[in-house]
Amino acid sequence: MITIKEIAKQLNMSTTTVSNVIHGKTGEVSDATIKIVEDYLKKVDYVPNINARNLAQNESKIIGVALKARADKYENLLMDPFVSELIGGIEESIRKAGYFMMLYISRDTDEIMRHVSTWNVDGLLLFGMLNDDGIRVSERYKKPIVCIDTYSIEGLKHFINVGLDDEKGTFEMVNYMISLGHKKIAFLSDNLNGVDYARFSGYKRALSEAGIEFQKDWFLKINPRSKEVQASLEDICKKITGFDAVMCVSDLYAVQLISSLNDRGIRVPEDVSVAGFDDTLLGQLHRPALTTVHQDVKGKGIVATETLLKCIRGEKTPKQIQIPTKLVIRDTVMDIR
Amino acid sequence: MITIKEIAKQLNMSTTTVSNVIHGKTGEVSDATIKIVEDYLKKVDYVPNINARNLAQNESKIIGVALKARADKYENLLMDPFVSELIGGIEESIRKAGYFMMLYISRDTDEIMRHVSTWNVDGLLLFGMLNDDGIRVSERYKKPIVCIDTYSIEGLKHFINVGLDDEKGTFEMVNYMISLGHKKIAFLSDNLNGVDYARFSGYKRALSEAGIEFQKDWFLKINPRSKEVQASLEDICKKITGFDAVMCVSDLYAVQLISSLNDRGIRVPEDVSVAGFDDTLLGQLHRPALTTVHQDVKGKGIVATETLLKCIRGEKTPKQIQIPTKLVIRDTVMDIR
DNA sequence: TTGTACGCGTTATCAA
DNA sequence: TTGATAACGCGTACAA
Repeated sequence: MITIKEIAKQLNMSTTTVSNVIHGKTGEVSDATIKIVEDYLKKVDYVPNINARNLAQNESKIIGVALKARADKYENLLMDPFVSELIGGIEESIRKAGYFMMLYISRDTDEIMRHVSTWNVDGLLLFGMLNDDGIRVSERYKKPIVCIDTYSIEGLKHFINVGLDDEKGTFEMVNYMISLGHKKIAFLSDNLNGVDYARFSGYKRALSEAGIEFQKDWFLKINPRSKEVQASLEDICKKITGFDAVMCVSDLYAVQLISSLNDRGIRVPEDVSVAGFDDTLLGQLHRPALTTVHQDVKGKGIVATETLLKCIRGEKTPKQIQIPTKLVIRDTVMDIR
Repeated sequence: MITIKEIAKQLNMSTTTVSNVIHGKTGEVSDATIKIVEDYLKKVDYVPNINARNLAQNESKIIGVALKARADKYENLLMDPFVSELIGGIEESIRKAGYFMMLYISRDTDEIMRHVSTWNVDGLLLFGMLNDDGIRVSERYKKPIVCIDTYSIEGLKHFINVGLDDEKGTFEMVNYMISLGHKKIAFLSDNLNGVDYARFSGYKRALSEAGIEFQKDWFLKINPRSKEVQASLEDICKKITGFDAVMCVSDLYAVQLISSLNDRGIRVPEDVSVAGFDDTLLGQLHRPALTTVHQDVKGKGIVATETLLKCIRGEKTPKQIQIPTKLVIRDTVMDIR
């Protein structure tokens, strides 16, 4: 790799001049030398060393994308269609803005922060944080952070968050189910924190406003670990009889559930109705097509990135951004009135 | 961010000593000072500046992951379940090896190479290259490269490639179809280069060995562009009558096809059989479950990364690595004998 | 056992 | 209009 210094030597001029030409600070340089330098740069195919540039300028043009993984979702995080669509949006907008993307997955907030400071990233996109994680982060780290889908009582004050009105999303869907005559409606999720809790709340509110009393065992817990998911689906399938419908916290779980039910001869939506959340490729291609709560996942990634870039540029941005949600009525919730 | 220099000043010692302690070159330092330094490092939460380190050592600990996109597959590359599973495997093994992953998507080989040299990455993982691309790359770039799923007549000499026996995979599947009585078998793909060509060849060989003559219009071309995919599926569905079965080049296309057929009242496998390739989550969750050619996609990413790391360490590796392929018989190919 | 000094490639300041 | 040189933070050869 050729360096500025070397070029300067070959051309019998100073590194300053070469550097100036490279950066188009052309007011300071004579036309003749500009041409000479530019031609030479092309000829030797000069590529700057970003490490040196970063060191000198104390910026990196890197956006760190950190996915905080829970133990039970670690192994296959990127396989989740929601996550990969999100990353797709993020990658695209980072690249288009002339930045670079460094992807990092970890269970450990401290590890993430060390990574971020060691590379001196210009900004951080954070996905998968829960409550207290956030607080620890904000204390140590001065560069802009934008969270995606983070609920955090304390964090609200510290962070910019790009999210959804998750509560409303499930509220509307469960309302819709109720309007079609469903009463005993289960909620399927792998936990009840953060986003899942918000969706759970919407589900419960819809029930209570319809005068249906939520029972403790209406919460169906799935275990996402690849080795245990089948067993936990088996359990759930056994419990399914007697439910009119299941509100799933994600399309992925909805489709997994429907497949398992099918395999046991339980038909969706004839025997039980199922709804998802996210409107992911998985549900779109499934037949019967999945009734679900739509969100623009890719767009969410793009908005998050663009908000972060604004912060980096020092522009003002709103603290809380909510992407709209929309019911997508397809074929897995049946009218049983 | 605190620097070694600063620490040395605070502690009244030289930067060398601090640096030595950091790197565990403890033979040279007295136990007393080791302790002092270590305690202080922890206290101030020292994080090295990787840019400076890279500059001094001329290495980066970065593995560049470059996805070469075709124009028509650009927008949603990461949404393809195959790609995201692959990236999942790559990310995991890069992280576990203590390296960092820089993801880069581009249509332009030169752009990829510029990116790679500007960041001085220690090695490059390349996916989606076709024929002539490869040659241009190898000339400019001296660091190790491992390709994934690349077929290239010239490239074979230059590169390490991790791939599949694609030809055999479709050959076996089409053979299986024929053994169940299928004769008029179509092949669905978006192009006929590289991997797709190899799979196409296997398909044709199975036909010819069974004495079935391939007709030109048995090749069904799908357009993956999100705006045009529906229209192209519509076309394909019209042509489907008369075919016994369709061999699809990927699970994604197989599932898309089946959904479209369903929507038009054509049942799979009763009216037409369909097989996929990859054994991706999409086909596993689909009902009827997809008959497909299995490959360990995540494992492929891991093998590719590990091979690259070997190269970086200067170890010998085989030039061509082939992951095994396996028929997965599920429910979308029917016995019509 | 510890310290000094230099090089890595770039940018920026200031002088010529 | 151009050039010398310091600075960025780290690692290391070599000196003490």
